[in-house]
Amino acid sequence: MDIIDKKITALLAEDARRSLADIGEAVGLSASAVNERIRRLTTSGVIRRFTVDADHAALGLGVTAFVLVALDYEAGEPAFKAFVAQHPSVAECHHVTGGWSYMLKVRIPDLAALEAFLGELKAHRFLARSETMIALSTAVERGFTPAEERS
Amino acid sequence: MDIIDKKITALLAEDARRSLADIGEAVGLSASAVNERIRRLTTSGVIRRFTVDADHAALGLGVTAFVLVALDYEAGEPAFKAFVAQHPSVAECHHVTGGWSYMLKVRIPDLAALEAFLGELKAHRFLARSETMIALSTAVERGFTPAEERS
DNA sequence: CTTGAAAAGATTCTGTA
DNA sequence: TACAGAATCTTTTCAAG
Repeated sequence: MDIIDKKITALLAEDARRSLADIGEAVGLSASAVNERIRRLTTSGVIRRFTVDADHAALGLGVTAFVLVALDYEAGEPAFKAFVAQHPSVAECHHVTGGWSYMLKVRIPDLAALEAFLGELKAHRFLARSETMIALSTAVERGFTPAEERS
Repeated sequence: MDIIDKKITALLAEDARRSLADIGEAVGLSASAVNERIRRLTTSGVIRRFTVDADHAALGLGVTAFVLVALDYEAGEPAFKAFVAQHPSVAECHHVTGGWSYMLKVRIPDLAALEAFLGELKAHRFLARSETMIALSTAVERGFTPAEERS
């Protein structure tokens, strides 16, 4: 994981369809050397997957919401984690510091579906307390790290 | 934007390096028909970019935090938006409902850098009030929508 | 949209340091 | 072990129906 690996990863994050020759030119290596590095980055887990960044609204997921959860520990933390891992509406789940135990990012078709989702959480008795923030608009959403020299 | 376009987008989200022939077989089209659909999805903005999902910790961004912001409107909302759009540590910025005006997702090397980032927000007089939640661990983080039939 | 050919690109192999 | 360059093989792109 040297500076060249970071540069290659950044270039791919920006545009994963760049050719190996182009990337090679940018970092000063041959296409085959770049290919070998990408293979290693992928198998070592630095690159988790090649994917596309899609417009969720166009795919029918018009609502993004954040749900702050104070877990009811009677229901069990493992059960909660299993639930969110399997639930297709849960885009993210973070264990966080502060007054809340978990913070969920949810992508869902509409407000009715959001209400149904919160109903599911309640039905499973996961919630001691919760608070939902709906994203009215999104000013920034980057799946990648913009170019910046961090050595 | 029919069902086939959705399926193609989902397949690419899962693995953007699948060949056009493979995708074509999955959706019952020829490789060139799939190619043309992907071209249209890309130019129409449904697919925003081809990218890689990377391990941020391996790239030196070990800390993920969420900053809830009650904006000081004296500083100006446009200035705030411009600041977060340009700041490389800001992964997301959502305008949200509830007691806070904005919610930021920040990726940063360490806690010292997080403190410096909060200092920047203060120096620009953006904060009337704020609250920071640090992600201790992340149970789920999907940049894509898992397969599920939503018609 | 399909097929089939041409072009571009990815992968593998070999030699070198 | 890491690379460059060449050979091969795959994939994409283009033209025609």
